[in-house]
Amino acid sequence: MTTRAEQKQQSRDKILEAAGRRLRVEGMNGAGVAAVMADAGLTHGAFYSHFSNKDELAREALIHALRDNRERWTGKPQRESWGERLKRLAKRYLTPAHRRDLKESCALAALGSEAARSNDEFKQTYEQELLKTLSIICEGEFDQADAAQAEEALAFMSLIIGSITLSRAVQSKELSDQLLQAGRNAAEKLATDNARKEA
Amino acid sequence: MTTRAEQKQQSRDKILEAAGRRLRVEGMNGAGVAAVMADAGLTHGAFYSHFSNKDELAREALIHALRDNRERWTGKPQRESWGERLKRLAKRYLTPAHRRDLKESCALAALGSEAARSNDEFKQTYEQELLKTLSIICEGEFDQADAAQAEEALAFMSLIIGSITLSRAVQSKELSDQLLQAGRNAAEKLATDNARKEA
DNA sequence: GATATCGCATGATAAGCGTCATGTCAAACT
DNA sequence: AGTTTGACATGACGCTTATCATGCGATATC
Repeated sequence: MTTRAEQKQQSRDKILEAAGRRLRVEGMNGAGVAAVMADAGLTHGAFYSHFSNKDELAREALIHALRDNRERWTGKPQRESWGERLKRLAKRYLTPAHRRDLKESCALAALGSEAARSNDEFKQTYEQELLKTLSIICEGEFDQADAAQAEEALAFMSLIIGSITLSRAVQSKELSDQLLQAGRNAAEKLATDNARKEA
Repeated sequence: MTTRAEQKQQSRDKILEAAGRRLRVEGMNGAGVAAVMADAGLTHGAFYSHFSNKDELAREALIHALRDNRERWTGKPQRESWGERLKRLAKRYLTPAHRRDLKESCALAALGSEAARSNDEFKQTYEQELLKTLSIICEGEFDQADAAQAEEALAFMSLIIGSITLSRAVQSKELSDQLLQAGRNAAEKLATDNARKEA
């Protein structure tokens, strides 16, 4: 037997999942209340007993989407140098499958330029989620990473997010593939101290 | 005396400029017909004697916006190595002023993740404009650039577009500044053959 | 077992959108 | 000079949107 609170939580999860998909596939404007609720198997009227407005939904959906699949891009930490790590992460991230599967893609990339125009609350959430990812990349706290490593991690994120975004934005398969490969090959060049992460 | 054709061309230019600003500042959905026409000092009804629909406007506005300010980011070619060039370009592109001034910013960055979800016609235009920029970076035809240089130029574009996009998408000024700096410092690392572009 | 609670559906509202039909007036053509 | 053209304004259309008011029915509470 499911209690009422459990029912509500399940509904909320369904809404967040649907919103996450819509956000990534169709962008901030595609994640309309009616469409998301329909995807979740509910009607639009029920929305406001879960979220106070559409903006709040977008923030929560961003968090939810990244919690769900951040590990897919980071994988388990390996015994590897810093440069090897960046190379491994780029190879995982910059794939044709990731380029294609928007609905399960990295939300940071899928929403980049729209986040850049969003309100402060959304940017706050975006930043927070970006920092979580950086912490994992730096294997611990991003804040505590040394300055050089932190800067390289930021450049790495910029590179892979830019690469996958451009690879989706162009028309020809050839150029798109080249963009992915260029990102993969460039990643390890960003690491100056190749010996830091030996473990 | 201005002939009727000149009048129309002027109106068209005003519309394209207004659309370019709206596109970059508010995204594809912000460039609504009514808003753009009002910015151009016209009413919405006149729109359809200039463009057949909103999609066509978006494509034309993208071209117009980049023709207007591509040179601002590329500058005049210098006597410099390939690595020096990438460093110089990144320094020009990744500035607080560029981050702030969305309405005169690089449209390729401002529309990245939305272009990734656009229809084929828009992607075609986006690709074509990206290739024009790459040609300038490679000082001539991008197609004719050797494979290594072409790949590095693609990674470079991914890096700087990713950097400026992320720097706009985060909330804190500190992190935003770090993202710009990380991009600037990473750019020259992408050039493997530092001697190619000596002239 | 009666009552209160609340998640959800139905329906309405007001604002926004893209698009088109019609009218108008000045410029272009014959 | 008379006629045609076409850029633009006005206004309307059908559709979508976010948000809220109301009502129902099952669950929780006493």
